[in-house]
Amino acid sequence: MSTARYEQVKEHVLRRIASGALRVSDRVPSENELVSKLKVSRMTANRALRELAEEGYLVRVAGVGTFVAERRVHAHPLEVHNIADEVRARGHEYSCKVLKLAEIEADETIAARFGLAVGARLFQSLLLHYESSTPLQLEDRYVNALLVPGYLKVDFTRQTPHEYLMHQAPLHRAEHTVQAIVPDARIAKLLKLGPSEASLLVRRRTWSNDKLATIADLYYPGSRYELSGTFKP
Amino acid sequence: MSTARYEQVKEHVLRRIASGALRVSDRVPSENELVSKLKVSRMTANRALRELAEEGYLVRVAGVGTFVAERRVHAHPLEVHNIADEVRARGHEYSCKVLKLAEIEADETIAARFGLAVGARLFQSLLLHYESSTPLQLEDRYVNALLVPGYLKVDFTRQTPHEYLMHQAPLHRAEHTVQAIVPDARIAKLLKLGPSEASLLVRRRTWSNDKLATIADLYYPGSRYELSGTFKP
DNA sequence: AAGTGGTCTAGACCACGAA
DNA sequence: TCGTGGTCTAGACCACTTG
Repeated sequence: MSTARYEQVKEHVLRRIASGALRVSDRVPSENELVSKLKVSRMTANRALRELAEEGYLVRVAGVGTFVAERRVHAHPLEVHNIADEVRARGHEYSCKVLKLAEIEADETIAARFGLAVGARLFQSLLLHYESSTPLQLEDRYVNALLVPGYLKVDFTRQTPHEYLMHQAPLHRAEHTVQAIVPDARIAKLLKLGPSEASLLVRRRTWSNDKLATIADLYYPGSRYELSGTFKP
Repeated sequence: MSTARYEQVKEHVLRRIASGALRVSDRVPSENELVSKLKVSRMTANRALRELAEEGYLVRVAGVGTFVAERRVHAHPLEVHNIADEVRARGHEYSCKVLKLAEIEADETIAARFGLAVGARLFQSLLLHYESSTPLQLEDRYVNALLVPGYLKVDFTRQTPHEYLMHQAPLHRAEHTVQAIVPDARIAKLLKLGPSEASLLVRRRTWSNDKLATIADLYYPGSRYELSGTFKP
């Protein structure tokens, strides 16, 4: 089984952009040119260019041509970022306090979210991430002990879970939900929230090799954090 | 100019889901069945079903069939969707109440967000979108009167702003921020929120032809709405 | 064996924009 | 007028699942 032809065409165009052969606003080979150069049918060339345009890499104008799109300005808010990099990119000091780091057995709730049996071995970490001495994110994370056996030995004041996990179990898929909640007293205290301040809760599940590697509940102070992003159709 | 055939097929399937004729996990007509019933080619049926699957409405399994997807999670937070389609795809009834629809002059705040002069002509709509008689989204929208002159004449109980604007000023770029807030009393009442319930605020700015066409503040009940997204590296 | 989705082709017609 | 993207068709081959 080989890759689909339209995927090969997509990769061909992306490589030409990556190599610098095609730059922003350059004209990309037309469908007919791809037909003769790459020996594919026009429907195949069309699907390749259409999907690249949907994904934001190209801009197509009927009657004119296809062009390399401008680079997407901002990162997608639901991409998996390293919070330490984010903070430092804003020119602030990053630090982290480890509130909990332990092996646990999955109770019913966690087992259901993980799709594992009750009593399965898990590691849990509860970390508070600071931006220049202000709490920015409370991270409550559960990790599949079988996939990431060394998790308990990590010094999370020196290395974020993101950095460690990217090495141990590179993610293949991530799923997020975003909710607004009024946090309970414990969370409000940790995040130094005012009495009637909301919190943004991002629940993330991350898969590695089709196995659920980690679940993270990320709490942000509603007043001090915004997810943002740009979308091009 | 008529709508593309594959779009008609997509709408046909979405309508059958909306009407309840197709429920979650039901089998959707196969490509070959659509070919004979709707008199389209298989490539056209394929594109329709493939795109609906990409958009999360359907799940396809090679060798087995196409099925209505579970939709407990909601739209991708940073894509611009039609809320009526979303609600109907979940098999619920969509309705909309128009709370305000008027021409206004930009005050300082709005003028700054729009990048226009104070006193510029704008249209404002305040709409409450319902999912089966439960408020799902409060939409406070400002529209550039020069770009969309007919906005005040639209019957938003029959057509969402999304549907109308996609025709009048197709979006080229959208920018979002997502926040958690504790809403004021007016918003809480409209969304039928409990006393200590948070709200998700999505602020969206949409450009058409490099001109800022519309600004929308979208309020969701924190307890009844989740934004979700899947990320593949 | 029959049906499904996944893909690919060669050819076609259209509206549009540029020369 | 010519090239472009946008769409559509009829038919084909494949791998896979299910009865």
